[in-house]
Amino acid sequence: MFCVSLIPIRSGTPFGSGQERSDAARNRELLLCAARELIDECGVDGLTMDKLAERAGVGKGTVFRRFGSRAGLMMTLLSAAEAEFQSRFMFGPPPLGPGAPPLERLIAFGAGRIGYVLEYGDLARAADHSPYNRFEVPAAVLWHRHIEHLLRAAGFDADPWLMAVSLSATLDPERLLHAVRVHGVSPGRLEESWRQLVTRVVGPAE
Amino acid sequence: MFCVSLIPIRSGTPFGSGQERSDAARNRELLLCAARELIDECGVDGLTMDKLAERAGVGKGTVFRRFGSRAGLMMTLLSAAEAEFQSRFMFGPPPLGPGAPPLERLIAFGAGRIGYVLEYGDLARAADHSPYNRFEVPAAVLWHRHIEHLLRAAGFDADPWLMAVSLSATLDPERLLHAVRVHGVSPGRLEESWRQLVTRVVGPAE
DNA sequence: ATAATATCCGGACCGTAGTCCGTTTAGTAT
DNA sequence: ATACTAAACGGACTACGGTCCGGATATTAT
Repeated sequence: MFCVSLIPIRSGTPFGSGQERSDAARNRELLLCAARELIDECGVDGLTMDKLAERAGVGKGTVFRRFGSRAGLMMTLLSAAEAEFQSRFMFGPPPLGPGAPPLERLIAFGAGRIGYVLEYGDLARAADHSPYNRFEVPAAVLWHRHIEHLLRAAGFDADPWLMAVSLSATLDPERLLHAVRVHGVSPGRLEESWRQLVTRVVGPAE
Repeated sequence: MFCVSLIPIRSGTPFGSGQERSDAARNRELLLCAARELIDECGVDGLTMDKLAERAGVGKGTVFRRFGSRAGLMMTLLSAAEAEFQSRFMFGPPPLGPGAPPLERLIAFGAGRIGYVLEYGDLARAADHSPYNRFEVPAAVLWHRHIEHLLRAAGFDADPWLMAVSLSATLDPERLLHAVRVHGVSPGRLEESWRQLVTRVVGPAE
């Protein structure tokens, strides 16, 4: 029924064409390593592409050739965590993975996502900052499809696609971080509110 | 019970301190006029602060002194429409204004906001692009409080504040515009999905 | 009219993301 | 080994948002 191309996360090569040249691979590692160092030292927002290039000892052009944009770099840095989260909600044990009732999977998905955002918050936000098409990034498309699928499975028949958009909006990193950091909302409170939301949405027919 | 300072929209003066000097007022008008021209010619995204300054015949510093930032300029350009929308949902006729049952007011609020976003979309998006605190802008705070208030009035007792955050996220200009422009979703479909959402959220206790 | 002062003005300047293109180099075929 | 080519490299360059501060100007008090 759903046949997704598994974990379509960018790994640093602009397009998946043939093998990467050895110097390119070496520079990619240098850059990722330097990026992690810089983030440790200056925070995500303190990482600039110039500093990164200098730290890695490569030209600026090389940085953009490898990652396309700052957002692309951030996505690459997130890819391991992202892949792990994806495999958990697609293939892992219930209630997040298959096997549990759809509503429980939805609730667990929100909780998982909230935890993910709280852990990798700034990175996720920076990765989202792709001026356009931030909703078309493979990971975002996959989450959306997952939510839509669970809505359907739970018997929600009224425009599950659009409702999945709304529910995704609730889990947007920028808003979650804002609630937590500026308003001191606890993770538990976020999870409970999400549970209320999806329970009521899925629950009764009109 | 709710005592909001009515329509706290910025009008172009950095802070509401005493009178504006006459040359400042003149330049503000020149700038707003030039901004509208440029938007007509190049679209919202084509308006740059340099072009604006040149077109208005003032220095760049003046632009930032008047509006603080690009986002601030966009907010000023929106302020008339914003004030009109605010007064409609706060004081206008039902179902948007007071008098109708809370759920109907919520539904009408979403519809109104969707219409607003579709009309002033790019402007609203550009106004939101304030790198941080985009949720603390007076207008956003007012919408949020309004939704929260309607939730409470409709008997929603489980964390109305946070639920209002989620519902606001659904009405985010960036997402709405994306749905409409990239995926061809019709306004009517947006309104119907919003209706479903708030009806179910407000509807039954758990 | 004159002086005093708070406000405003202009545009050079800065940091940053992203582009461009002439040069270098890794891989490959001979 | 040598020549060839596609890929990668580097860093100067552009565009843009935003800041700064010495100089100009409107306003008010005298």
